[in-house]
This record gives sequence, structure tokens and C-alpha cells, in this order.
Amino acid sequence: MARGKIQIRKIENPTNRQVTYSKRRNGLFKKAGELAVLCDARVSIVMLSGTNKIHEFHCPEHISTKQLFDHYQQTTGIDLWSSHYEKMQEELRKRKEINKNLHREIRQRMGDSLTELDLDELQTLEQDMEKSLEVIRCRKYKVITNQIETCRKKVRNGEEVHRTLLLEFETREEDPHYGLVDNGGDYDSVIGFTNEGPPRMLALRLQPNHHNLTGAGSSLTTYALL
Amino acid sequence: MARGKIQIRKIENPTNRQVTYSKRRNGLFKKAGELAVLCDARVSIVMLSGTNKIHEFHCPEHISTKQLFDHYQQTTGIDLWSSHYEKMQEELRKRKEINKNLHREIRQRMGDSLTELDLDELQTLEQDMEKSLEVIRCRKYKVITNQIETCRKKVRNGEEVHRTLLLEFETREEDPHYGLVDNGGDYDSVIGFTNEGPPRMLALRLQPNHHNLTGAGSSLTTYALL
DNA sequence: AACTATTTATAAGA
DNA sequence: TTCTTATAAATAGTT
Repeated sequence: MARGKIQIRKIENPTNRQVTYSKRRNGLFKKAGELAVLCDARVSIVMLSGTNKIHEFHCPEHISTKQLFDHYQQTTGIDLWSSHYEKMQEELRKRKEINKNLHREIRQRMGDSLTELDLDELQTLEQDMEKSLEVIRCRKYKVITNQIETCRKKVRNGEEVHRTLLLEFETREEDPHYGLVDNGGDYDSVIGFTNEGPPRMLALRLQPNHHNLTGAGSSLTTYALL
Repeated sequence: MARGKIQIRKIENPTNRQVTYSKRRNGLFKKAGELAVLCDARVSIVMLSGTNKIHEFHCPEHISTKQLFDHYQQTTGIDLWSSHYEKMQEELRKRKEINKNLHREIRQRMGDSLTELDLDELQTLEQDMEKSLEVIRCRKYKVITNQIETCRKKVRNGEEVHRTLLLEFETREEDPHYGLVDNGGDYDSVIGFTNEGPPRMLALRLQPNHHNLTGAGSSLTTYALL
């Protein structure tokens, strides 16, 4: 059909044959698809190449296999499909129905498709939404309150730690055993705090800010909390 | 593909569709036959027309549908039933998943299952709901407005009818041809009103309130609109 | 079902 | 396998 007419007989050259098989298969499937769409028909093609490879075409896609089988059953009178299949189809149908309804409900709750509602239904919907909104606001408020409370706790814990540290180091300064220099500037503490709940004891590394390394005086030493 | 390009979509004209089905079916079968010969392949086509007629093509000939299925299943090792079944299960699974998500969204919009949302999500949801609620209120307001407008029209129509009646009967009282007593107290009028739109003429039965049956004087007679 | 102007498929080559 | 292109084949609209 192009560049020269060919005789319809087996192509002897295997490569050629393979190429033609591939090309014409595509063409055939395309035509079949068009036919199915244009004429509202179902088409199933099963091909077995010379090298025993199977190629299939079905349109509409996944119905045809069943159709083929149904046809087979009609011809042979053998029921291959159990009622299982029918049950499944029924369930699928129901699912789709539910799905559709849910979609509609959501749409309405989002303010779409309102024209299908009458005044009473609109009224009910509005009240519903108001109630829900109230609940959502309460929840939001609670979450915010919780977060604020958590923050406060953290702050309190921080202050607590700070106070304890100050206290401890003031005590040490008064006690000659705890010379600041002895420790090599490295201090470990077991006072800590966690993100939530009551403070628990944790290893806490303190990094001194060396304000007064020059003397053993009583000036304040601060520690950054890492 | 001739005398004009066509869109690949269902041909609405049934006659046309049938003709095209026939033509293209022949074309398809011819192509399939050529392919089978040229490439030493097996081709089976089963078609189901929109009118549920079955057309089959098999090359080489003498391959029945049963043989096709047997061969198909042997070659692919696929049980057509279970593959179909699995596809269906997959679809069902997806449906359920979508369903679940829709359910959750609705629940949240109804104020349930809020604990799974963080503050940002709550905030978004709240704003969403407020917007939707506004839309719903607008719609409700519009419906109410429409109903009020309709009521007003009805009232106006009623008043119009009333005035017209009064006018007419005052005219008749002045005209001796229309003695009130002559009519036996039963009056039919062709002046009426409808529920909406401009007043149209309708048969309207009037029941006189007998204020002044004793005399033929000029005092006012009222009529209840039934 | 036949006709035919066009569109589409494709054989051969790259 | 994919692209190109000259040509064969299919076919949409019409008769």
C-alpha cells in the first residue's frame, strides 16, 4: 500500500515480516478502536504472532474480556462465572452510588450545587454548618490554648533551671571544694527539662560564658542552655 | 477518511452508524486477513455491535471461540476469570479508598475527627467553612427574597382584583339593568388572579356578604373571595 | 451498492 | 524502533 504494491502472501524475509507485523498490528488496533468508538461497538482482537507472542486489543477496555467470555458461555452453555462476580459488581455499583452522594454532600457543604436545595434544606444546612463551625472553632481554641500552656511550661521550666543553677553555683562559690577552675570549664548538670509534662531529670551540658576566667572572684557566671 | 475528515466519536445518526459499522468491519477483517497471511500470524476478532449482533473473524479459519480461549489461556497462563476478578477488586479497593477520604472530609466538615488536624489545618478548615457558610447564606437570602417577592405579587394581584370588582359592582348599581336581586344572590365573574405573573381572566365564584338585602339602596355590598 | 474526492495506512528506505 | 515519504488502500458523503 505504499512505495509499491505487494502481494498478499507470507513475507519470507523474517525481519521484514516482523516489521510488517508490528506496523500492521498497530494499524489494525487503531482501526478497531476507531470502529468501536464510531459505531458504539465492542471489539476484541487476540493475535498470535509467528513467534508465538500474544497481542491483544479490547475496546472498551476491560469489559470486552467479560463480553468474550459471556459470548463463549452463550455458545457453550457453560457458566464460568460464579455468582461471585455478580455480587462484586453489585458492591461496586453501591460503592459508586455512595461515592456520588458523598461528593454531592461535600459540594453542598462547600457552597456548590446549592440550587438543588429548597429553603428548608438550605436552612438546615446553614444551621448544621454553623454548629460544625462552632465545634471546629472550639477545637482550634483548645489547640491554641494547649500550645500556649506548653509554652508557658517551657518558660517556667527554663526559669526554674536558671534559678537552680544560680543557687547551686552560689553555694559552690562559698565552698572551697568547688573551685571553678578545677573543673576545666566543663560542667555537667542533671537538671533539665523536657518539651512537655513535668520536668524530668536529664543530662544537660552547660557551656559557660567566660566572663570571669581571670579571677576566682564572686562575679556572676552565666551559662547558655544548649 | 474520504470526502471529509471525521471526528472519532460515536456517530449519532443510527443509519449512518450502521453503514459505517458495516463498511469498517469489512475493512478491519480484510486487514486482519492480510496481516495473518503476510506475517504468518493468527488473528481472532470478536465484535459486538451496538445492536448486540456478534461478528467474528478468525484466521486461519476453523478456530472457534472456545479454541481461542483455550489457546489464549494456555499461552498466557492467565486465567481470564481471575485477571478480570483482580481488576475488579483493584477498582473496588480504589473506590473504598476514595470513599474513606470523602467520609473523613465530611466528618471534619461536620466537626468530628478534628483531633487528627493540626492548628494550621484547623485554621484552613475554619476559613473554608466560613466562606461556604457565606455562600449558603447568600443563597438562602436569595431564595427568601424570591419568595417574599412572589408573595408581594400575589397580594398586589389580590388588591387589584378587589378594586376591579368594587368598581364593576358600583357601576352595575348605577345601571338599572344589573339589579342585585335579579341574580338570586349568585354571582359569577370572569375577573380573577393567578399565583404569579400579571392577572389573567378566570371564572371566579363570588359569595355576597348580605349586608343590605332589605333594600335596593346604594350601600356597599362586599364579596368574599373564595 | 456504487462512485469518488479525500484521508489514512503503509512499504520501502533511512 | 522510529521517522519520512511516495503511493496504495480505505472510506465519508453522495448518488
